[in-house]
Amino acid sequence: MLYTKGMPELPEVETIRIGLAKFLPGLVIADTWHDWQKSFPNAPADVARFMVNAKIIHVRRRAKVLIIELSSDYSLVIHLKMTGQLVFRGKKEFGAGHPSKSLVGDLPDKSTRVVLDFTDGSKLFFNDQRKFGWVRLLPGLEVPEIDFFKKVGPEPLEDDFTVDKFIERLEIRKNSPIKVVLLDQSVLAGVGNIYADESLFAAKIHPSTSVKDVSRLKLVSLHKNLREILNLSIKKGGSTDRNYVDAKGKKGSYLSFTQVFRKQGQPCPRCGAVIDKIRVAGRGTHICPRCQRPPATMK
DNA sequence: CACTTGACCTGTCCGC
DNA sequence: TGCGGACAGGTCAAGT
Repeated sequence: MLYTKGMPELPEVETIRIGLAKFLPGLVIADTWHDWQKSFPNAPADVARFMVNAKIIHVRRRAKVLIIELSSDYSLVIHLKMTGQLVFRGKKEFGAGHPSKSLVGDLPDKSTRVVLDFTDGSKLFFNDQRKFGWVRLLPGLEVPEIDFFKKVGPEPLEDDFTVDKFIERLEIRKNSPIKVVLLDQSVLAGVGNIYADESLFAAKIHPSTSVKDVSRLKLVSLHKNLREILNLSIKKGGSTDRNYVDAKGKKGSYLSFTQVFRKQGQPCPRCGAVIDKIRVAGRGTHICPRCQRPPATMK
């Protein structure tokens, strides 16, 4: 395969949700299969009772998590983590030599962990090379009660996510480096490494700066840029760094729009300085050393 | 409580 | 060509 790894963040998960929402509602689950218990830990008896013969009602997203609501009042909750993919194939897309434009080849393949078979012959494949992701069947009423949802922060693209709300959330961890805070899902939902680096570059903030040391003007810029970047990426179908694909197995194009992410060694599009790759809180971090000046407390 | 490290996994890439 | 190790990076758990 030419593609390798991926990292679904809010725009990628939202792109998958949009795709699945076109295909899944109305389909009835006929059978399920999995090859890795941790990818789908539910007891077979519950699967038989609440999943088989259930109809898909709706596909939702919260943070980086997908929620597929079933007619049984149970939901499938899915976290793709780093390398998870959800690829839908209609019945006609299985024949040998089918001219699929999908980046993913014949399915199932060696990274397929879970398969849902629908009564019309279509299938949904959950692929996950690294086995970090998972699918869980839960009573719909219990979904908001899982630990992750109880503590996850607000959605940054909601209309009511104002500058003041953004700053209020960031100040929960005002002494921490701002990149660490952006990545903290309990502060706000859905931001991962790509969009943290891109939005901090756009707002000209060094990722190691403590929240309390970033001017209000720059936080206003960060709020605006983060939302614009997330929206643009959704419009472009997400970022395919390595193995992210949408519900039809196609790549997103946003990565060709990134300014600094994976651009180390190349000139900054704004000032021409050479983009650097550093580590912040143990994560690969891309900056323009001229546009994003380090805080005074650093050398 | 805040912060860091390790665990979960597989595959790629780089240097020797 | 093979082999060890770093790296990829979302989240939770455990340790400091």
